[in-house]
Amino acid sequence: MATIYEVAKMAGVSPATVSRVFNGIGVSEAKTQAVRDAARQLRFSPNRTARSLRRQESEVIALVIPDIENPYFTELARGVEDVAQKAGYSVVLCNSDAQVEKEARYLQIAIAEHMAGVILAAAADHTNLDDILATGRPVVAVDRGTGYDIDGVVMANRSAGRAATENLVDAGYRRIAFIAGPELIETAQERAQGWRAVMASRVPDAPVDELLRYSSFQVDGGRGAMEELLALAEPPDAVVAGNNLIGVGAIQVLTEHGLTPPRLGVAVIGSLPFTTLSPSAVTIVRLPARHMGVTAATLLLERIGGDGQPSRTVVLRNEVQPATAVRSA
Amino acid sequence: MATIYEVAKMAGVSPATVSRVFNGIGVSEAKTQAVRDAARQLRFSPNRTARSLRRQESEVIALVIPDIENPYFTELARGVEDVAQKAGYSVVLCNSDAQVEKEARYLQIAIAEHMAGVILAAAADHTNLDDILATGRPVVAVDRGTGYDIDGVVMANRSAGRAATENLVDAGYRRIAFIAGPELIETAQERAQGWRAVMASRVPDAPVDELLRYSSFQVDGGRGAMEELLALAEPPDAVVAGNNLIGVGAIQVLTEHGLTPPRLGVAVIGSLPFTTLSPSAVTIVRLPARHMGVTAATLLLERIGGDGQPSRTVVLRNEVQPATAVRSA
DNA sequence: GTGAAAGCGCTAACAG
DNA sequence: CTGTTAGCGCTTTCAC
Repeated sequence: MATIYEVAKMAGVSPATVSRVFNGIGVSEAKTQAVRDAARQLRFSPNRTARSLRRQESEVIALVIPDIENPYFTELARGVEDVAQKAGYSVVLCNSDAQVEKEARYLQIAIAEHMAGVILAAAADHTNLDDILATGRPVVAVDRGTGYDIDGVVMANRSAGRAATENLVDAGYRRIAFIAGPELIETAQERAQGWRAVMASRVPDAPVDELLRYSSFQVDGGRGAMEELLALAEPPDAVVAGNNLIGVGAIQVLTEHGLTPPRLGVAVIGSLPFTTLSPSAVTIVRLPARHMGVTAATLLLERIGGDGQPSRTVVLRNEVQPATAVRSA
Repeated sequence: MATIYEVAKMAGVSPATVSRVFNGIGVSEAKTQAVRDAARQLRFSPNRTARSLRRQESEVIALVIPDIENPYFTELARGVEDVAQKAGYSVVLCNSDAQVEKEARYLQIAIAEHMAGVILAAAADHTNLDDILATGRPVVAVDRGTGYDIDGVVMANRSAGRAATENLVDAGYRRIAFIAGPELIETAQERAQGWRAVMASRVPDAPVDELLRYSSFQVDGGRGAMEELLALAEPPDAVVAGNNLIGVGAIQVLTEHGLTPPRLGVAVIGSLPFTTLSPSAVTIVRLPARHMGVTAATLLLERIGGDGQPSRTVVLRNEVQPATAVRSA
């Protein structure tokens, strides 16, 4: 690749002028044109590595998520990428696989590569951000908090849990189970709290402890928990899935048992983008994942731009899409 | 962050020695230890930007895919990441959105960032790789060819199309439609060819031109094409979906029309990871996407390591998982 | 085995 | 507005 020096020589200017042209700093019309022409001829494109070294900052942001195969997070990634790309930033997608160690490694890389900032959906509740924060690089938390005083974008989880449950109660279900994600993940807890609150007020005699299951935020987690619930002496007549993949797993098991919704009521927190089920059979509490990504990226870019105001947390409201099919039982 | 100079001073050696320790080049036991101790105390981690500038190569590989929201590609990404990560490389996931211009921009970034190599699932058949190849950086094609003489990993597409179709013929279906992806995408064509071959030999009187539909590799594409097919004077009695998302869309439409498989036979090329449908109702021709990612990353790392042998193309066989449910009609 | 020194390509003072 | 110059932090000859 051509360097700034070759362009300078060809255009009859100094390297600094070439740099200025490419950074939008005042240069006379004539020289600007000469530089652009030379650059085009030499197919010059600035060496970002050199620029990053000099500036101590690269035009790359890291997006660290716990599960790249979960459509919720890829939708989030889309939102982040769209915004970043428009601002001239690339996104490094890092899959922490819900492991704190993998996550820590990516955070180290973000430091070593002088990345401009990080958007993080934390793998667990004890992620250590001391190092990255010490570098002054901005970090924005998404989906889950981090315990640090940084910007964040989260879903209205309690409210989502409430909405899903209320919907089921309104439809006439009573023994409503809840399959939560991992016990130590904040979002799982909050959604379960929403469910618990509605149960306490609307179905006070329901055995909530028996009806609450913790699992993983994976299809298999949903499957396992659903099997357990069905094996109960008195199985539930409805279930709230704590996230999209749990919903898929639970519905799979129900289908296998001949209990397709709405025979057994199902509400899912999160979208089922690739479901082949009739959408009217299941209540969906849509979580605006893409919007979360857009918001997080916007906040991050503001911080990268030097915004120093106190940290903000944006809570995104969700949208309920009720099941319209009625129980045939 | 601490630099190599500070570590050197603390350890009482030269910066060069510190560098050598971190690059596994012969340094005496004693000094190695001193350097490691100092590095630990200073929480030193090598500045990758500086290293990349000096070496003219970074430990980053780009993975360019047309749709980050398609589970097929995220599965692929997982495979790539697992291998890359183990070899100390980070992966930048680039979503070209099936647009050649976006793809070109990412390829330019790969050059400007001195990335070590690129794994590319081309957005279209006229991707231009001249620039990136001119830099000497290795590029491995996945899923689709590129028209360049480079390493590649592809699925056995024709065979997948054949297998899917044969399975449906064996199950007694006759008017078997095929919903392909975009007409100018190689994989779409090849899979359709497999279908066409089986139809020609087993159902020679079927009106194949009427039964073949091109669409997009998206849920909506599958929906639209399926609607069209059902609106035919003589609708098909079965359908092969050219990829996973088309399959989802087609099945959604069928469900809405009360034609849940196997009432109308369905075979899908690709997996339905988040389906809530009983797996026995649909024939799945599994495409080993993760394996494709692993293979591609392995090939790429070999090239990065300096392997100069003639270019290779690996064809991955697929695996058929037949529907076991029988038509009730 | 080890150190000194040059330089990767760019940007940011600093002069002019 | 423009050129000169000094590094950013690392690797890599080249001597010793």
